[in-house]
Order: sequence, then structure tokens, then C-alpha cells
Amino acid sequence: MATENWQHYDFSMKKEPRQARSRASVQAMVEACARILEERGYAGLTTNAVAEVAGVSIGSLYEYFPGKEAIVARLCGALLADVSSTLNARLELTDSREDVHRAMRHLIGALHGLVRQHRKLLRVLIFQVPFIQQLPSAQKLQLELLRVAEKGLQKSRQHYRLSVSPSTLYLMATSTAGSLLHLVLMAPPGLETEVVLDDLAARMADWLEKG
Amino acid sequence: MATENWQHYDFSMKKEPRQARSRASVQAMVEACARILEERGYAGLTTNAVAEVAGVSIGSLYEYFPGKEAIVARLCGALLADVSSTLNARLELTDSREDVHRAMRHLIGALHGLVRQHRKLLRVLIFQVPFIQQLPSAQKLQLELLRVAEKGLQKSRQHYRLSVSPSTLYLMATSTAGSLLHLVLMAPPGLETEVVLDDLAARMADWLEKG
DNA sequence: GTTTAATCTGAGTATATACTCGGAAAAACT
DNA sequence: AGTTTTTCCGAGTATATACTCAGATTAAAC
Repeated sequence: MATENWQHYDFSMKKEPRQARSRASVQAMVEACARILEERGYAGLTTNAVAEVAGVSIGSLYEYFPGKEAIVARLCGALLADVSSTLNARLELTDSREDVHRAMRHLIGALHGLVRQHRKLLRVLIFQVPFIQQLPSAQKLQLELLRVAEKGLQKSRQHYRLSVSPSTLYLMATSTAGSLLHLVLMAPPGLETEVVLDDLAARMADWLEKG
Repeated sequence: MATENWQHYDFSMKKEPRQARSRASVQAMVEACARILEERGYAGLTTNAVAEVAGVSIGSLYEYFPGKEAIVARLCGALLADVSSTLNARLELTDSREDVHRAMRHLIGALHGLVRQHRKLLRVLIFQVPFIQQLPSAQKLQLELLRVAEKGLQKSRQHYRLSVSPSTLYLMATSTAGSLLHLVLMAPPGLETEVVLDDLAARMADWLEKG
């Protein structure tokens, strides 16, 4: 595209696959997209390459996706669903009698695990894909983080009387997640990150408790 | 380039401009590069566009730069020099009688100012330029951060006996800078970030004091 | 003033990538 | 079986971008 303003770009698919065969094709394209992003970076992601790696023709690709951006969008959607469900599953396990410190360590631990698992792909998505912030799924993720934090707060019985303003909560969640992301994605391999994780959790908890 | 492995790519210039005229041209190209990155993003950065905005011909551009990557590299070099000198100037002002908390607030404040100043450009550089991490200047910056942190520690008289391991110091600096970057670059405008900055500074200081 | 080096020019070439389209093949429907 | 819908195909086209080169222009050197 000549223009680089992704603000109002439509990332949706041309059409949904209806039969099992085409669903498999689309799935293969999305997986090929992930593999290529990991191995060659965003600049190496071409529609032709996706089709080739997925084992389908270029024509089939354009049957469902209007361009490579839409493939990335669908990949991000799937990734977000993973994050969301993992986070919520972790939340279910949170006992309402737990203190905030414990709950935070668990939540941050879960997030950490996810980031580590998709380390390579996340690095490319975050640091190379120009429209990543405009993706509906990325924007949903921010709200989801907020929702999880709020729900977590309410579950910790002895603390749910605390009145933390949404904007403050958002700031904390953003800064904490940002810290964690940068830590895992940018730190040289072999560095022990657990200490920092504990510190992050403690900091979040302190913040919540002291207002 | 077909390959997307920037590990051993040569980002240096073809030749240095010798006369005043050509120095001005190169300068204009670098500034054009910055403007285009801010206005159109990395995908909008083409050699032709740089030449046009800079007011020189495409031929002149290739006289000095082997490709657009080299222009970005030179831009980053200049930016780093700015960061480095600002940080060191701030360090000069640090009184050796100051406590760690105060010193940290100053340093982080200076860093914050820089990031705010180049907010738009930094966002593109960090989130869109695929080879940014491989740039010599980016790698120098990490060492520079470490050096500043170490020097700052030594300057705070009452604390320079503390033995903080280099790897720990690196972790803290990375995580703190990462937090700050994400905060300034990703937070929605209008959000009051000062609170978080103070918290970051306090956290760094506490960490240093308590080992 | 002559020579040499540096700088600039921009039409032109090569290449890579996005995307189309007419039609074949397979599946679903009746 | 016949009909309709869905899926797949891939050579071919359009376009954008990187990069070259032969020669003009300007500045420095002597």
C-alpha cells in the first residue's frame, strides 16, 4: 500500500472458509505466516512465500485474505485468544482468601510463561509489524488486561474494598506488562529473570495496597 | 535485500563527504530520513523518497549510502550521541553527597525528557525498524547505560561500597528503561506519567540499597 | 589557467512483490 | 445424474522500489 496510515484499514477476511478443506487451507496459511515471521521477519513475509510454505497456490490465498496484513491479523487473533484463556484460567485458580502478593505472582508468572513460549514470534510481531497497535485484537488485549486486573482485585477478599481508579490500574498494568515484555524479549539469553519477576509482582501488589 | 538476517550486515557508509556541500547533502538526507520515518513509518521510507524530501537526486544518495539501512544507521548514531551526552551531562551535575534516590530521580527524569522529545521517531525506530537491535549504536547504548549506572553509583558517596554485580545492574537498568520506554511510547496521551516515574526511581534506588 | 578530484544528475534497468482472472476440480445439494 | 456452490490453480500483469552509469557541474590543487 502506498499509504502507511493503518488507522482505518480493514483487516478482516474476504470470506470465511465453509468446508473442511478450505478451513485446513486457511489454517495452513496462518501457520505458514507464523513460521515465516519467526524465520525471516516481517520484511520476509510475502504473500507468495506464505502460499508456498502453506502448500497452496497464491490464488487460493487471495480467495480468503485481501493481503498479508489480514493473515497477520488472524494470527494475532488466535494468539490473543490463547493469552486471554490462559490468563482467565489462572484467575479461576485464584483463591479468594489469597493475599494480593500471591495472586500477582501467579498472574505475572502465567503471563511470563506465555511470553516465553511465543518469544520469537512476539518479538517480530511487536518490533516489526507496523500496524500491530491498530489491530482489533491488540486493542482488545489492553481491555482484557484491565478486566483481569479488576477481577483479580475483587477476588482477593481482604482487599476488594480498595478503590483504585481505572486509569491508575491501567498505568500499572501497562508499565508492568511493558517491563515484563522488554525483559523477556530483549534480555540476553541465560540471564536469570526470576528475581525481576518477583520484584514486579511485589511492586504491583504494594501499589494496590498502598493506593 | 532478499535475506532478512541483519546479523552481519554492514551499515557503514560508502564514503564520507569531504567538502562542505556534500556534508550538507548528507545531513539533509539524514534529516529527510527522520521526517519520513515520523510521517510515513518505516514501510514508507524509500530511497527515492529520501532523495526527494532532501532535495537531492537519487544518484547523490547512492554516492554516500549503500542503501536506506545505512541512512537509518547514521540517524541512530546521531540520536545516540544526543542521549549519551545528555545523560553524561546530567551525571556531571550529580553531587557526590546526594543520596541514591535523588540521583536516580534525576537520571530517570533526564531519560524521560529525551524519550518524550523524540517520542514519535523513537516509536517508529523501536517498533518498526527490523534491524534496530543489530545497529552498532544500539549496542553501544546498552553499554553506555551500564556505564552511566556504574558511574552514578560511585558518585553517591555513602553508597559506593555496595557491591552490585554487573549482571544485576544490567537487569535493573534494562527493566527500568524498558518500563519507561513502554510507558511513554505506548500510554495514551494525556495520562499522568510522573507518578510512575517517581516509582521507577524509588524502585531502582531501593534495589541498589538493599542489594 | 589547467588539471584533477569531488559532487551531482536523473533517465533507465532489473527485480521483487502484490494481486487478477479464466477456468479446472472437488464437494454439496436436489 | 445433473446442478450449483465452493475451492483451487498458477501463468500473467501491473507496479513499486532498489540501484546503475555515463556524463555534466562544481570545487580544490597546482
